[in-house]
Amino acid sequence: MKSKSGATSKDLARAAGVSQATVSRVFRGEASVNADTRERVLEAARQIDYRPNVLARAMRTSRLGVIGVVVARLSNPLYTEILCALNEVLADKELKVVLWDTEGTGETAAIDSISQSLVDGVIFAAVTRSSPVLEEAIRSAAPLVLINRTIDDLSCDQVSSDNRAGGAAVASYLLDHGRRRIGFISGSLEVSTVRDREAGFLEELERRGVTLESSLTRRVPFSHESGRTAMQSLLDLADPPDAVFCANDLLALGALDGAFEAGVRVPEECWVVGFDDVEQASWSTLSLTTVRQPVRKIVEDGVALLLERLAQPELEPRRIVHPVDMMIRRSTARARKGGQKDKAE
Amino acid sequence: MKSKSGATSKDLARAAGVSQATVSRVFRGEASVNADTRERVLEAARQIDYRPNVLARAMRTSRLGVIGVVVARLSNPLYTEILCALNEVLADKELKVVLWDTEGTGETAAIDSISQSLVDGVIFAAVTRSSPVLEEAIRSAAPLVLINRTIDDLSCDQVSSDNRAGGAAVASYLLDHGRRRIGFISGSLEVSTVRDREAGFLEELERRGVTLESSLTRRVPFSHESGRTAMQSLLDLADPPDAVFCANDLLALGALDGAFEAGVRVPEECWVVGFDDVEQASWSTLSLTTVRQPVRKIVEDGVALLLERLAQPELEPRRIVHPVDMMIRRSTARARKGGQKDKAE
DNA sequence: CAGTTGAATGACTACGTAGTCATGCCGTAT
DNA sequence: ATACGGCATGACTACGTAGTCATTCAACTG
Repeated sequence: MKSKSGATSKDLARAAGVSQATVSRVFRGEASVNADTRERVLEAARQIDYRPNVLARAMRTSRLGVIGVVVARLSNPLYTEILCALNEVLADKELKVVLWDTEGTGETAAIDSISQSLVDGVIFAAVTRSSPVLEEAIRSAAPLVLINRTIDDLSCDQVSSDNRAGGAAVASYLLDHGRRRIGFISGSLEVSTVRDREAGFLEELERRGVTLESSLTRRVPFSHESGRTAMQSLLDLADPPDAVFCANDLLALGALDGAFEAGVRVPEECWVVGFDDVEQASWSTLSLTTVRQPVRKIVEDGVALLLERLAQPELEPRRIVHPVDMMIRRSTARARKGGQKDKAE
Repeated sequence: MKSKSGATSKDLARAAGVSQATVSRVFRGEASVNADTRERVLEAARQIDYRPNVLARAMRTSRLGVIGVVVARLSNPLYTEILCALNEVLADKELKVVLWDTEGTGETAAIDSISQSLVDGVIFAAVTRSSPVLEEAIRSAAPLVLINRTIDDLSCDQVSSDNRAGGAAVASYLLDHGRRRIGFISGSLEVSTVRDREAGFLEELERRGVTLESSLTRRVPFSHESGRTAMQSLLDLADPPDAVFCANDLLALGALDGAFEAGVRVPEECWVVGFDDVEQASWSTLSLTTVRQPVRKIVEDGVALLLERLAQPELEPRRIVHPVDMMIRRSTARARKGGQKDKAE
């Protein structure tokens, strides 16, 4: 039994006493094949262990059963969670995942694969308007879906959560609890989630007559380290903030470190709020108040949209926005002892 | 300029005034092409924007420029870091990465892709001897490399770190610092890293005349949650341990949570040690003493071995073992205030 | 009963490349 | 001058499938 050999559709045709064309029809699931014939072919296929050659098929159809996924930096746990969910959802559909990290040199690889139609479609989990990968995807007319981040004036399927509402909810929450000197650690305005969260946050502050002092604002790269140093620079001020909102959890967790190292107690001396609700935020040693995104749903919708578009490329582009939830945890609670349960607002 | 069209090697042959065979030679980098001719072909290729069709090439050569990567569960940050490094290293080599998570239904997808030779080679970052994916990889004679975990009686390239020495170092460190009631939170013995770390740890304890009490041992799945509950069950004992060694950082970070929720202070009342040195371990709010693996080097070696094997399939299987380093942090240090720097042993 | 329709199937070709074999040419040794 | 060897190149075919077109045959219509 030489398993390496790999029977071809011709072999199977001979074995089943039909033509190669009929074999092809059976394995494409084409309707116009007699039920008896179909069964005979499938039985013979089992006998000789035939399986269609994916590469040959791909050459004819330009479909390889592979989905490209573009993430920004896996160092952000949010992308790990997205990737995890994506893997689960796509595995059910017989789709493989190739991964690109726009952080490293992944840009080139991604562009390559797209223009070579090595992927049937692309899911962008982290892309900015200026991204060359995106341009290539559009140029080559590959079916694409944006999840997490969005681009307003781009006509394609997009799934995100309501970042603006989330930002507003944080502002509202902080003000409701008497916080007045509010700091803000944010990221690049190239990133749509940053823009939206910031917009919602600022609007709500303004609506309530509070202005964000520019001396209490930091704009830094997305990393634990930059959250840490930004927090320290805020706490070094003569009149430091009594609460800091960070544009995502990675920054916020860094901010917790920054506060800890500066000897400033959270939440007693300063509150910290993040955004995303990555797994670490719920660890009781960290216990970060944050805004939860329904990652799993976003991913499921994204995949669903992509599959629909693969089947019907002419569909109108759709947008889905998911509501968010604030998760109140110890980083903003009144001082208490020991562990405590999460409390959803 | 219809970018979708995609010029073929025939088109290019016509444009450059050579045969299709010569075009093929040029793009395969074959030596026996006149320098002038080569330049003429390349110039023409630039003109008409020709790029070899990867799928057609793959059908002929069964090489798609894709490497499969098998991880266990991305929820363990170690795998995120491995993946990250892998991405960087492979991107330089013009290789794409397809990702399988043996956690979900990824098993099937992986087996499929390997037997269809959709991947040129496979890197297993997390595999147990009984894994069906591994069997398929062996059956189909795909070039494969094991990193992180190893399998003794499997004849293939393997790269790991010296888990046994790491385990021994932890035992030695704990005993040197007067710890006597030592707890142990470990994982499945199916996993080679667990076996090795455990063996080194136990050997060293035994050598120093200390035995590990079975009542202080827990064997649980790899997750933050199970580390947390295992720790709590240890601390609930009438005579709880004064130090706990966890088989990896994910468990150890969970253990920190468990101690925190139980109101037990680390390190004052109980020390905690992990293994892997994932990024979170170095966060000053967590500051976990652990054993550092040289992830980047392991990945680089793994890729190098795989590439060599792709070029020369008949090579003798090689094994590389990297030394490890203990990172002493706050989870085992004498009580001090505020943040502190890492101190490598 | 002749004519028509439609389902089921087979023969054949295209897809774009890699690689084999054959050929031509030039320089060198005899 | 003839023969030989090696390099550079072209013609041609195989890879395994999808899909087009033609054909067969049975059922059905008027």
